Amino acid sequence: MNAKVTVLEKPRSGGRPRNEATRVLILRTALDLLKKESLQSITIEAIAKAAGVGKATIYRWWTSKAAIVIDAFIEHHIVRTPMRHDLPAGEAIVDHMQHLIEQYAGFPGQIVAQIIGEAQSNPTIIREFRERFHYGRRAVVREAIERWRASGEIDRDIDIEMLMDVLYAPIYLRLLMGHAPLDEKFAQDLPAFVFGLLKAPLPARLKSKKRSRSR
Amino acid sequence: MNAKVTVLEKPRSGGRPRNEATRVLILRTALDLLKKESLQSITIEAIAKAAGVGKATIYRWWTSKAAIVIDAFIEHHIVRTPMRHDLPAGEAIVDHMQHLIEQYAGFPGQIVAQIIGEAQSNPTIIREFRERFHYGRRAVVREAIERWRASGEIDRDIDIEMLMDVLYAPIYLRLLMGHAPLDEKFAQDLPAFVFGLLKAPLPARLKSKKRSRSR
Amino acid sequence: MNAKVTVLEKPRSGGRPRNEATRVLILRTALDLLKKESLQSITIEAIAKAAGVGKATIYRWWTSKAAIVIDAFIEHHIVRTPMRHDLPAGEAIVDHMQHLIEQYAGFPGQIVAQIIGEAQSNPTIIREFRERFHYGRRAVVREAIERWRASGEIDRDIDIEMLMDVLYAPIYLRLLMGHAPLDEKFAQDLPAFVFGLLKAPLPARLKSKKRSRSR
Amino acid sequence: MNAKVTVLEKPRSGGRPRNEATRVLILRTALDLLKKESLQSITIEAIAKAAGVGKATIYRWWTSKAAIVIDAFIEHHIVRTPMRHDLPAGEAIVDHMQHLIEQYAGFPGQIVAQIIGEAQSNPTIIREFRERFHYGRRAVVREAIERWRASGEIDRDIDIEMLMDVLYAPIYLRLLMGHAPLDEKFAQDLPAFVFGLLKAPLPARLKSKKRSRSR
DNA sequence: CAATAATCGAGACGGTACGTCTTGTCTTCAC
DNA sequence: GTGAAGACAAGACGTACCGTCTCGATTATTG
Repeated sequence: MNAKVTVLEKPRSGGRPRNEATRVLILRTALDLLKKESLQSITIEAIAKAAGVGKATIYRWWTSKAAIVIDAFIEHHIVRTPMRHDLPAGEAIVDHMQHLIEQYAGFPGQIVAQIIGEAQSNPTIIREFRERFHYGRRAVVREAIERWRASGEIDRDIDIEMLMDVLYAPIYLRLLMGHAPLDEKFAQDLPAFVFGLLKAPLPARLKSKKRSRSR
Repeated sequence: MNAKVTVLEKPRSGGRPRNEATRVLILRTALDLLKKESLQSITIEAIAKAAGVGKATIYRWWTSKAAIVIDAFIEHHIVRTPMRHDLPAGEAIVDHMQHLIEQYAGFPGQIVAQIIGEAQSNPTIIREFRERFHYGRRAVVREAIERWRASGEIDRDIDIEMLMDVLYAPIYLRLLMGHAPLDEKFAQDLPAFVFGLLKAPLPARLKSKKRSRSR
Repeated sequence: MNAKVTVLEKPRSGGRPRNEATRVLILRTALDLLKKESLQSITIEAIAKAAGVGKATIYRWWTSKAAIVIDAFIEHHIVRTPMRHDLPAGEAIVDHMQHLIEQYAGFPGQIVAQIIGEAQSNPTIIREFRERFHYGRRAVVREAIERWRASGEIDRDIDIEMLMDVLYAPIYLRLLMGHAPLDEKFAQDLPAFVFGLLKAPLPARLKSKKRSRSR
Repeated sequence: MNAKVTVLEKPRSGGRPRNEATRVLILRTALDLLKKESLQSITIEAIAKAAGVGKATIYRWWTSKAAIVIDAFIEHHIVRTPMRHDLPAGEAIVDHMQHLIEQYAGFPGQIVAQIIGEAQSNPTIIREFRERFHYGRRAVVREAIERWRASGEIDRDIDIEMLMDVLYAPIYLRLLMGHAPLDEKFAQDLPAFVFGLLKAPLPARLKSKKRSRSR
């Protein structure tokens, strides 16, 4: 998104160096404001005021408020959904999906929704978000699915990209459309449903509950 | 979305009646502007000016520009994706998905993306959009899936809501995230993939091409 | 001010006749509103609403809110400052001035000030006000001064118009500039001052108090 | 009128300093517009546009368009009616009155009338106008009258404030009521009339013409 | 006594301006 | 040379009125 230097770099020459504390302060302030209102309703002026920072300081380093939020989101590692390598692939994926749903039910989901929303009117933002967040997550999931496929629990010929979308897109749809909650039940039912279709062995955590049959 | 009267009604008593032509003109103008720029960058002032209408006339009948666009979207029946009742359920669903993907690749997709984007900062909008558009479509799809299930081509115990999300959510994810195109190939691969998982008989239109195996 | 028919007239042919009660109601409502706020801040819409009358009804009969107020002002005979013919001219004039000051210290003064204020941006209004109010009052005063002159109490060669301005203009200046109050003391001092300059005999009501010497 | 800083001041700390050129430009533009239309019909938007200035810049420094005009009026020293100290008091006063009448017959009179008119609906404005303009002029005249009184040409016991009103109020009445012109004849007759009443020696410039006897 | 004609309340309409807010740039001073 | 403060041009916000208009309903006079 940024020709501008978003992350800290060494200053190429003399002069007062960029104040790291200021940078972090702005990121934190942006997230704080996002807890109370939508990204669209937040203004750069408000961020500057709340952070006790000049507007120019923000404009010097970021191109838009969405860019700030993306930085803050990534920097503060807000979505904590590791893909576990110590578990069998199938179990790791279920674990990952469940953590993601739980995360997206809260503030990180709010942030992701706001960014995607804002991005619909700004190609630069959506591109930045894809490159700095979404592609990374896909890579992690892709690797897990490949491991899973190698284990023989699922069909060797499976279309990985399609499977990824089938597994994760419903989470994003609920996040953005809000037609149904990102709750505990969903965290059980969604993996169970897809694993069932795949004829893959159900991890223990999914067996405990009976498979739901209807909405 | 609207306590306000969005559709034309008979005035209960005195007063100059609402001008239907004006209403339609505003809807059309809003869509025209949306062809050129994002919903966020469109201003109500611009709509009023382009339509040759007073701003008050717009504010009298709509609460936001998103509300106008939802009205316009629904009124002009821009998404023309009928669920065919003359086809076997499985075929009807594939037909429907393919038309939807084709539509969403174009202007209607642009509109839907803009509405969902704007809606992330306005709960009223997302609710209105769900109630006036999304729930209706789900109902149509739900009915088709029930017909399909009754035909015995798919498992009687299938979770219909989950199946719906698995079938359609990937379309919305591509629309909103833009990580991959809503193209001809996707229109083949997505139904083929899910039908494959379901062990459901592939409609003729999907057999012609070989099932893709990887991205 | 009005090509329009301001006072009730007989309709030249058929048709529903003008409603006299409505006319009076509008005038009264306008004055009521003027008690609370300035003429400039009053809107025709507010008058219509407060009177329970359609806007068109007002526009049919008056060209501006100032026109309404002038009508109301004249109609309700709000300034009650008769020139007494049963008194000697000098006394009648003092009586008249004192009543005028007393009146202008209250609501009628408020109205006159508002009309003159509004009139500064509307030549039609000031003309109408002159013709329907100010010239009439001048004529009455002029006649009294002529009577006074005939009595021999003042110089036969006196410039009547100038004397009129010298007597009355200070009242209007205080009304409009507000640099000093239109109070009891002023009602004594002003006539006493001018009568002193004229070497005219002081009426009894002015003798009671000693002539003030300075402010 | 202004809690706001109307005249240029040094900023107490950081921040871009106020642009003096912009301030002057706004004042000039306001007067320019006033040459063509009434103060009431002028809009702040029009001033901003004509001056090529943002509306916020105007609102930052002035509270109303009347406040701008008062500033402009005072700043540009538009009414040039000095009280001459090199002349005998009586002559200086006549000189002053005649210049004032001449001025008020033109654009400065137009401005003063507009301000007083607008002020009738805005107590803040009339107060500001009194304090920043009217009281100053009264002080100058008062001093001259005191000098005159000291010279022995007029009665030692004269009420100065009353005399001031008697001398000047007729000018304001003509300005605001427009019942008679502020012309050359008036500039002769008004001082001649009052000087006559005062039995004060007529300055040479008034002797040249015969005293008018009636209108 | 129906037809005609004007009035009335209500309120939609195209406009315009309001005063506020935000944007992104800029210009100063303090460090 | 960074950074806080804040002025600045631009222009959209949502509201309020403007003066006009279009309704249905009403109320006289005229044919």
